[in-house]
Amino acid sequence: MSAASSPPRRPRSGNRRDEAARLAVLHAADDLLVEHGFGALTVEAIARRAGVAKQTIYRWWSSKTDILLDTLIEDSEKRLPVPAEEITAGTVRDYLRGYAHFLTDDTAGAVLLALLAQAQHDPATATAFQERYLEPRRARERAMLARGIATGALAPRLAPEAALDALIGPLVYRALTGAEVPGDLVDALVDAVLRPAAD
Amino acid sequence: MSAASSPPRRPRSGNRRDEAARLAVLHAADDLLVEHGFGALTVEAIARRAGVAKQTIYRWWSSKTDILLDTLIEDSEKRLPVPAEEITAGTVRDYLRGYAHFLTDDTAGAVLLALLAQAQHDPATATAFQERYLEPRRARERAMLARGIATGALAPRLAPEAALDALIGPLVYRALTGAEVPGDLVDALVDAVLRPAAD
Amino acid sequence: MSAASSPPRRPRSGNRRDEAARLAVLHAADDLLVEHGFGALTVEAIARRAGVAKQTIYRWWSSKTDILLDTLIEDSEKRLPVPAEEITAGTVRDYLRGYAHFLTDDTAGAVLLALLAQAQHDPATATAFQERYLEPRRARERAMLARGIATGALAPRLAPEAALDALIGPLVYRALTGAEVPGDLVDALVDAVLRPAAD
Amino acid sequence: MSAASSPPRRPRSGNRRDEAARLAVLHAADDLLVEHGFGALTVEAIARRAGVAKQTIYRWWSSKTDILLDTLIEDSEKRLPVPAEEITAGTVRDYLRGYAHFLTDDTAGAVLLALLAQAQHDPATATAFQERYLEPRRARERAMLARGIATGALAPRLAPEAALDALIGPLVYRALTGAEVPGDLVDALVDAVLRPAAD
DNA sequence: TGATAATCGAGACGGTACGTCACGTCTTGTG
DNA sequence: CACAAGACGTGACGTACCGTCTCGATTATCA
Repeated sequence: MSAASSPPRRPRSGNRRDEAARLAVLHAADDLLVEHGFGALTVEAIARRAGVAKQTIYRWWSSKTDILLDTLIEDSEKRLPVPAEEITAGTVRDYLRGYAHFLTDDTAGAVLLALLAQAQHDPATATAFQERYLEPRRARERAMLARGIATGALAPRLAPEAALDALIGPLVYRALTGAEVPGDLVDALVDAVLRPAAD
Repeated sequence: MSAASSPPRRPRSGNRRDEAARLAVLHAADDLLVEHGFGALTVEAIARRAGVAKQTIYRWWSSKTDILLDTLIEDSEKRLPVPAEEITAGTVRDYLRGYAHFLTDDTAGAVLLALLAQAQHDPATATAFQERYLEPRRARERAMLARGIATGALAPRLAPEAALDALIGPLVYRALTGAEVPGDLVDALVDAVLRPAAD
Repeated sequence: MSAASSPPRRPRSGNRRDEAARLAVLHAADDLLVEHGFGALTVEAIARRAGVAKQTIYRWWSSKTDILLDTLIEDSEKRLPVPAEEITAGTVRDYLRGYAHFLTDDTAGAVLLALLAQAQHDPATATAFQERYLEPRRARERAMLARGIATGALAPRLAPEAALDALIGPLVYRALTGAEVPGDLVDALVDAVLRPAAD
Repeated sequence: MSAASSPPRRPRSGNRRDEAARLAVLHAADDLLVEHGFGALTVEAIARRAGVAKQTIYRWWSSKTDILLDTLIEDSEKRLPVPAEEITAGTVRDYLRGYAHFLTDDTAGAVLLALLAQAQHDPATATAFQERYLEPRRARERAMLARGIATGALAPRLAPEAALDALIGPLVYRALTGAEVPGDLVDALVDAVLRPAAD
């Protein structure tokens, strides 16, 4: 189904998977989404743009959202890593500010919003998006929070899961409604929800 | 339940717009969305289900999301009114609990999420959704908050606009990610964001 | 059905038929055919152009070809009468030259060709065209020929009916295939088919 | 008889054009024209009858008349060849009798009349019909006549082009007006126009 | 002199077909 | 065997006209 989740295949004979074609598809999908919007993101357009046969796409991905999910996972891990050590109020604040920037100014943020949207329309996308993006990231965010609480840097007014929704929900909601997400908002949310120790 | 199914033949009413056809379309769109999801919501399916010609739909609505917007506006005004007088912490809490219920258990909530999603894919939907649903409701919510602050019932930690996003964003985000929205979460958000006086 | 063929209706009361509307429709149909071709000749376009309601057309004509037939009958009786008295080789030759001119250079000729064409596609048009245009004219043409034979002006090589087809058929065929119909051709046909006495 | 109905499933043949689909379309168009007339000849009906996708038709033909033209060309070359050698008065007479039969009793004749009709309504059809059917056939007919004159078998009263119109025009005209085309007529025309030597 | 009855412009309505687009599947031929 | 190429059946798109219908406003005739 998805290339990113599978271990490298070891075919018994014949040609191996063409890495150049794989990258061309991912980039074509990304570019088309950013340049012309989700409406113009068709498998045929991706194939045309990537200079690839349609069948090559269907051989490796189950749908166009499957392609987007691959790009989102690769990009978000590079450009918006969840802080893993030395959690202070500052690192959390920076992560959330990064998230806000990611949502509104990064092409990968557009992919995230498109997938979140498409998940409302298509259960298969919903499941894959949940399992391959949301849940793994949420696990790392939970760990981040727990570490911050353990060190006394954070003292949330809400239970951990609720706290994460209280912090991230408003950012995503504003991005979805086309509003900007100012740094002030992030700071105010952190203060209200996490009651951080001075950092 | 669709209007077209109850009487075998809708009386045609001549020159003026046919109100029965209008209702049949709105109900058909609603029903199809709930029963088979946004993917099955095509103009042709709506027309078929409503017992109406496709052209009759295009005469009055510019797209299927335009139909959904009509149903959302009518339904949300009936089933989720913004409290207008005597604002206490309780009325706000109830409104938000109602919002949570609306999002997860009401067919009109499904319409809201579908429109919010489609707005990510289509600028025209985004504009219409913003102007005809989000902004009018937000204006009334702002007024609600202002009244609560004036009477001393509410003392938000955040500026009004930010406070509304901090309250509603998490509810919508959880609904979008398929999670339930428990009453606890609403209460905790109200406490954290609005610092209500005892009510 | 058709206004031209029915006796004028005598309703006991109410408005009489609007003559201005009748003429507007006939002219609109004629103009549209000549300006934009049969493809653009729709009932809606005629109504629009004539400034008339669609229902007014359907009240008096059964189809758009019925309208064309009315214009053809009125125009062809005025502009291409069948010679009735004093038949010489010259009058026949002139009639056929007139027919050629009618077919290629008169707007009513375009109507004739359009109806002959539409008769191939629609049996109702075929019947009406036959009964209201072709047959009456052919009867008068037969009479013309008979008179010419009686006076010795004409001595056809073919039986009368066949002679008429041999004379008119080539003219119509050339018009249908987009060719011009030169006077020479008419003269040669008359010579070959009718063996006229010197006139 | 339609090709699509004999085997339950046509074998799909991949990258190249599907010959079975091509034939199924040609036969379906022919059948529909003969059985239900030009009015029932819609692209959708052809596709339905041929068991073929509408898009497959549009991929290879520009319109339904383009399909008819293909069938006409194939059929008329098989069933009404223009005599090429040994031209006598008899071969010409037989060709014209064959033409008469083709026009009134052959399904391909119905196609010819439909195309000649449609050419009056649509310039694109007119051009294609002229260039792909009429002109090539006329060229061969001209050659036939020239050969007959050269051998002294024929001594036309009219110039060659005019003679052909004088011979074929009446046949086509009678077919168009729903009349039969008797053999006598053909003989009389040949005698009057071509003044044949005894054959 | 009204009441009656037919006409008229306007246009909504249920339909059918249009020609286009993208879907996902399949087959061919090349490296 | 992967891959470029692309034909195929499927089905929705948004548009144009079809012929029927109902409105409300004019007129003319006749009681």
